[in-house]
Amino acid sequence: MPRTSRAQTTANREALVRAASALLREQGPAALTLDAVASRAGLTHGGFYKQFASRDALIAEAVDHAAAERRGAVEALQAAEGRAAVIDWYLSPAHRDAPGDGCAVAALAGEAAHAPAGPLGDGIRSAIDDLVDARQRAGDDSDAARADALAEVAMMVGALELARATAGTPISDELLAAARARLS
Amino acid sequence: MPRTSRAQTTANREALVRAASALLREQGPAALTLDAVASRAGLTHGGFYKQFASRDALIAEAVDHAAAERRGAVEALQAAEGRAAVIDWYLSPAHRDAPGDGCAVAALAGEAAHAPAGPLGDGIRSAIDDLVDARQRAGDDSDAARADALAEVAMMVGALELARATAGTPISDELLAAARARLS
DNA sequence: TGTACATCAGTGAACGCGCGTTCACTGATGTAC
DNA sequence: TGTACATCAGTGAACGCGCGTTCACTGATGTAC
Repeated sequence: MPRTSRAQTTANREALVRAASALLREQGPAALTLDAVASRAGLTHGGFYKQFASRDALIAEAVDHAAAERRGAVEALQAAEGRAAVIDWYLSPAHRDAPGDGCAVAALAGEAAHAPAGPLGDGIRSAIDDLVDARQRAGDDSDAARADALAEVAMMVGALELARATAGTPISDELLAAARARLS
Repeated sequence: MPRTSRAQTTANREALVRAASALLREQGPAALTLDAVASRAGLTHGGFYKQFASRDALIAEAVDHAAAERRGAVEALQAAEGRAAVIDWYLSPAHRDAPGDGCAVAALAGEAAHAPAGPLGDGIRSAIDDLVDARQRAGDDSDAARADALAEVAMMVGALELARATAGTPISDELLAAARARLS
């Protein structure tokens, strides 16, 4: 049923980016086929190239979308409930179990490391910078404060990722709890 | 030039496992094609199914091989030079830049989390258990000692993985150094 | 405000390539005597 | 110890499927008047 209105066209494009962004974080880039993304967005795959230059272009945009959206949500949470609330959310079973709208770094750093020149690379590297900046206490840009932020981010990302790899076994909750105890 | 001697057959099988084990850690499972593995082992892909039931079977075996080999090397290092030397090695630029014979967990936890039922899952989960056990101080099995080990492993794995995702940019060395400072 | 026409987002089928898997064949190894 | 034969690991080609990409077509939207 072509042709779609301009508003619908824009909405469809956004739906594709959102679907790709969730699919990437939930199941990784290998699961991101054009069929899977399009049907998750309620479309067929045929019209894809009217909107994106390539699958890689969609992936790059989806990573940036994920990072920006998550960053906004974290800033809102921190403004409302403080720094400790961010840690509690980050290292919660709920975040572990809902990667689709969670931290893009924890979900995709592994794949990014294996294909640094691929479509994930730039987005994840810049999301890592943002994560570290966000954890660095405002107004203190000493070397010690930066080192604190770097170590904190490493533990947050590592604990969440290991908790996901072991989800369903007892060590998964233990990892989250141990990291939470160190960082709260 | 068939047929090969029994000794050669065994050597070829081991060469396939070693090639797969390095390739997996260096470039991830997506890069592990049968052609790539076979040619890295000096063979062609055609004879593959005389040795392994499937590509997945090779991958599962390669993960276990990687974990066992690395575990042995770490135990030797710890026995010879102590616990701090293990941290120094784990968080070194050398380890970051040589994933092929490095820690299987840091290299593969991301992909394992995205396909828990896939061929990486069991091997990585058991390697995570081993890592935590290895970091827990001998003779102290208190809850606090276990929590220390869990948090330590989370930071080690997270810092190494993020350092790999950002390799070539300044933050990569910073991440390793910050984590080393916290754990040494 | 209507009417006629051009545009173009989306459809569904088709194309091509890569890769896991299979297969007929080879010839040195291993075994039986 | 030597000889004849059977075995089977490895080769290279072929098969099939999945998936990224392309394409002819459609028909409601948007535009020109």
